[in-house]
Amino acid sequence: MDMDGRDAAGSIGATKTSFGIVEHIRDHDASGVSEIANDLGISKSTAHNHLKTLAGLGYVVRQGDEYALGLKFLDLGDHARTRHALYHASIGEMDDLVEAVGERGQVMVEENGRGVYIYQVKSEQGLQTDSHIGTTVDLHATSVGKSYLAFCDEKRRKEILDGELTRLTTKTIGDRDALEAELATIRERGYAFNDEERITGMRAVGAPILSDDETILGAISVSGPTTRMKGEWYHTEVPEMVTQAARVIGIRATYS
Amino acid sequence: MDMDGRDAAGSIGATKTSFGIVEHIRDHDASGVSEIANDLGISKSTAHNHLKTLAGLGYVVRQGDEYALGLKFLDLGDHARTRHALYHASIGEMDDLVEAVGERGQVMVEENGRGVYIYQVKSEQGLQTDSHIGTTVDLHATSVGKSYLAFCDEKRRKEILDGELTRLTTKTIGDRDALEAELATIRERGYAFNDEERITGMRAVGAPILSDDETILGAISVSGPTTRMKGEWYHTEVPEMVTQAARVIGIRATYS
DNA sequence: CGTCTCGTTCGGACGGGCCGAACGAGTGTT
DNA sequence: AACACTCGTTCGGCCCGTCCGAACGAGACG
Repeated sequence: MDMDGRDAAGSIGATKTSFGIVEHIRDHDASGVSEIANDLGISKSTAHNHLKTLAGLGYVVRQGDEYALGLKFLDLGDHARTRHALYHASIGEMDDLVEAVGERGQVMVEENGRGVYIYQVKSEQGLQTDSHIGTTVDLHATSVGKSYLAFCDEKRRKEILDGELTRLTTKTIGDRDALEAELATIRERGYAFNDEERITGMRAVGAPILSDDETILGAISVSGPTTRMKGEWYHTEVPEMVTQAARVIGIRATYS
Repeated sequence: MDMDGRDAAGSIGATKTSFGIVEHIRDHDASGVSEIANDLGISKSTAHNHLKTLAGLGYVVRQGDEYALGLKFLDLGDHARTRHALYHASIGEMDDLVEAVGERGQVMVEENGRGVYIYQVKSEQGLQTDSHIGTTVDLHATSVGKSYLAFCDEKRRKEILDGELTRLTTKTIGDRDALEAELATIRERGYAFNDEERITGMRAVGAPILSDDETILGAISVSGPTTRMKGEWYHTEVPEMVTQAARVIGIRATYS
């Protein structure tokens, strides 16, 4: 519980400002100089200089009097996820899984104690999605996250869970002991459920991706509304398909 | 010392350094402090401070004694391309096109005088690809780029073409007048060919995406080896499919 | 024509980022 | 076991780069 001691010595303020500007633009789709200066509490001239620099580097682009994110980030993002063997390994297999189940599917890896979706496959039923590539989610409130936690080494799990278990819905597991019990169950049977623990009305089935039965690479899941995800289908058939896909992906990730 | 001359006034050096480091990591998959300091001509301590800052922000992650790109860039990249209506409009349609043609397909937009692939669909024949999401290409040496140049407004075309027309293969159109003539042809018939002008052995067929017959949003293409892309198929049938898809995408991009 | 607000430029001041040297930890060699 | 080399990290100090506020020019609106 260190209180934000990240203002450590030797920290580059200008870099923080630049990325603050970038994130502001991301959250607003496009921003102008004054707006950024106000929101970030910096002077207009400073904001201007940063934007000019970022534009020169190609990371932001001007559109009239506003700035938007440049596509150079697309390249960086692609490299970031290409590092993960899990990404390549899951592409074809996830598409098949989603087709078989008929619900949305996603691939997650962990970074800084949170889950990040690195691949997502939409299903036929074009459900408006709140999550997209690059979205980060709480590990304890998702089937992918719980799958990950159940199978990562204990040390890492402690580190991650020592944070707060935010309650996102009434069904979110906010109690540490209850979560550990749930993880034990998941570890035993090999897959995880998510019953409206992150979004009311949504269920999911997830499974971990293990490389050579030692290290965990991430997790996959399929998710859909409670109206369709129910009964034997939800409790037995889907888990079977998900774990099967996870096994294949794990093998493909190991040998590539 | 370093008289780049490119040092515009009011430019933030620390930001340039930070992104220089990020790009170094991108190009090497992962880098250490000393390696970065050497390659960028900065001191170890400076490199260290930048990396510490970037890690604190979540844009790079430590793996042992090296740093790799963080998945936060994935989120930024996704936002950058989500801005383009062309992205959403082309997703389903491009998949259908690729399936029909049986060759790789890509969607391009222009940024800073270069073409950037914002979407790519692989074909059955898993041809190892040099290009990926976020790749930038010369506009004059690709079917997408030529389609774009042929249909963008004249002012913008002049600006872009006043640069050098780099010859990438023996067939690249390196002469300005020859290129203008080619663009006139493309403008007339509505689609573009690329006959080994960027990569020897590769051909492509591209077409522009116009929103409401006024502004150009980008271009699409399908590409494959000369062994398969030939004859009537290449010269007539594929262009028909590509232009048809382009028309549909243009309409979908306009009304969304 | 006045009065907003926008982005841009300028000069000055202060603090922050830069470097080089020294430290500590890890690795492989003799 | 001790060496020599590497790595990443820390520390101190100098100087430049970065920040701010004020002023300027360009549009938009009434």
